[in-house]
Amino acid sequence: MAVRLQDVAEHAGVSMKTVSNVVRNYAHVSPQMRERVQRAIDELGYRPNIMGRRLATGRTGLLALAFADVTLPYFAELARVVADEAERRGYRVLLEQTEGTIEGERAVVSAGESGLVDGMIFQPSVMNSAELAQSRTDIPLVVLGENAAPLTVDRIMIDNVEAARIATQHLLSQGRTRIAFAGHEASGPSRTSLLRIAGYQQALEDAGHTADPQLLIASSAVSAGSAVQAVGAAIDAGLRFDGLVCRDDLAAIGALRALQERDFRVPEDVAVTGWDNTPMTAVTYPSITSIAPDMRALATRAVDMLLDRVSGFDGMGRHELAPFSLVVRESAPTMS
Amino acid sequence: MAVRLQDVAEHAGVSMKTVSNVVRNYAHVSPQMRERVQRAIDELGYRPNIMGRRLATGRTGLLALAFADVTLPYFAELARVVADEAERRGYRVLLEQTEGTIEGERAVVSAGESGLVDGMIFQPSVMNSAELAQSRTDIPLVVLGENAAPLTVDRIMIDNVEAARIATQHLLSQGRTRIAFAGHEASGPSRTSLLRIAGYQQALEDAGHTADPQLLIASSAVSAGSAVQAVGAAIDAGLRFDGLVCRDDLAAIGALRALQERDFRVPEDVAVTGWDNTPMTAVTYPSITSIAPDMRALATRAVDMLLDRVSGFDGMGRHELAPFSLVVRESAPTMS
DNA sequence: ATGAAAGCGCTAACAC
DNA sequence: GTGTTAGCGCTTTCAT
Repeated sequence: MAVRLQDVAEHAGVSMKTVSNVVRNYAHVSPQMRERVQRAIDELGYRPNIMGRRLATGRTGLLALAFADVTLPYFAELARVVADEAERRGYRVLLEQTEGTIEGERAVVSAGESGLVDGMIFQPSVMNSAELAQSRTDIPLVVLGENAAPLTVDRIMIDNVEAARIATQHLLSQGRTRIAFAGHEASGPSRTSLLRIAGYQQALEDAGHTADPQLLIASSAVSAGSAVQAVGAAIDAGLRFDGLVCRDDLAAIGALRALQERDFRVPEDVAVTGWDNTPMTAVTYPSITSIAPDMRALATRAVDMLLDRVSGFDGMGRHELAPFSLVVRESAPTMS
Repeated sequence: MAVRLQDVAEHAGVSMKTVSNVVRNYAHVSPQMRERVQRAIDELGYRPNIMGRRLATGRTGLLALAFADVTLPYFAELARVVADEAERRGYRVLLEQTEGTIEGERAVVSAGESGLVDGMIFQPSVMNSAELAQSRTDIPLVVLGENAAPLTVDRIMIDNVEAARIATQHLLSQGRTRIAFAGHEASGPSRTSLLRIAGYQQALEDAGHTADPQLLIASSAVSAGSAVQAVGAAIDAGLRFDGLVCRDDLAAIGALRALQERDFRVPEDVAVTGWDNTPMTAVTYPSITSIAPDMRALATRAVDMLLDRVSGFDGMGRHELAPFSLVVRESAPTMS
């Protein structure tokens, strides 16, 4: 079988403690002893067994990252940067997908086993904060996004209202006067959608317009395909607009297609904004102006806050905002 | 601290063995005993500690999935379906990203620690099979894709030559006569690209054409952005073609933009095919005809082969092919 | 600076 | 069917 610490100890003629010290780079080991042990390690090809270590220390070096679905570009981006930030702190990431269903989310936060991960970063889609607050009390939790967030738990998000206001204002400042919003869920809009709609409405009202409920184009799901349907159907039903704030990039991509199918020009006839600044927005034609959350800052803080708690921090939940910006591209350019 | 097996045992007035039997659903436990123990478990809120179990059994219930980058849609799709298949077999998935660099790949296959995962599914980008064969001999490995694959290791891929032949033939059958290939790496094409180019060439030759090296449009990286550049530059340099086989969907999306920027109509002027059938291909305008690997089959076999070995199977490396199909969409339709 | 031994939480012989 | 006990591989007091 595998080489154990004890094998190395015997091979080197020292105690397990000494080998352990060398493996973990403990300071107080004499150079010659260190070298002697290191040789034994190399000769035997010894690799410390993580699980044995874990059992002894109580730390696994694993973080769980839970969200709806990695195939949604925003979450892929999130996984990428969280894994990266975790890694530079010596942690690995376990992916947990919830499918965006309450069952999936419950499964994830109510683990039937303990000790696997040291903490969890979770972006809920549907679970409310009351339920979240009662779950997974065994390990630290950091919540991402604007859905559920018990006061007892750390959370980080961007200011959705403000970002939506800025996107909408951008369209207004370019002379658009009839601005629609697309991509929120048809049945029971998520908190995310509600906040973005609120910001959209606020920008309109700030500019002296009144928000028209007719201009809210709901989508059957958070996907580009359903946005194609929804926006297409709205246009076919006679709805007209010269600006379109989309709930997310997928909706924007779908809207682009729906508009182009019907010979509307973007941005000439309709200017469009997306949300998340996913890689695809740079290469569509036209490319898409999009709200860009600072993913690196988001992930950095999320991991840091989590590891704070892993190392014993026990204050109240910290609720923080991550920066964002509006990346202006062809679908809603800044015109001079 | 946390409730342990022993706490439950004491609380229920039975031995640890009995509690363990109940927890693991061991058959030979009397109903009343099971109930009594279960009550104790519920009262104390006991959750088995995975690491303790692991150390005792030698199994972690964890699989590593390693590839370049989850933000590439194909890999996101892969992560999704592998995680899903693993889960239904009682395993969780640890994400490992290599950035597509040799350092990243080495880091992944030469783990400085052991015992974390029971096995690993790895899609190499650059590592050769000789090097791969010498790595990670401690745990079972299944290789995905057409890059490195030691004979001693299980591997699964699709028939790239045949798929490329079919995509190209599709364009030929629609009357296209001057067909280019785009998206392979400019400096040292990957084995993947070479196989796809071989299939492309074969289709051309089968149809009595001669493959023209001029029509190979290399890209500086595997990304949509660099495909925009490469295809755009080729056109600007005077290259003309009426069909375009792209190495992957990202290249196809980039090509679409490059063509549309220059007022070429797709598919009228140029018919385009992609590869991977990633979700985006259904919602671009035009939507993209694409080679669709059977991801479910791929993931199912990969996980099954891996778990075979985890449970002791020790035969030669099995090299298998997963099915694929050509999904015809607007960018290269079938015309009557 | 190094060694001896206890234990992290669980499973699996082996006994009863 | 249930209890006893010896590890799994490592870390960590506590001695020396």
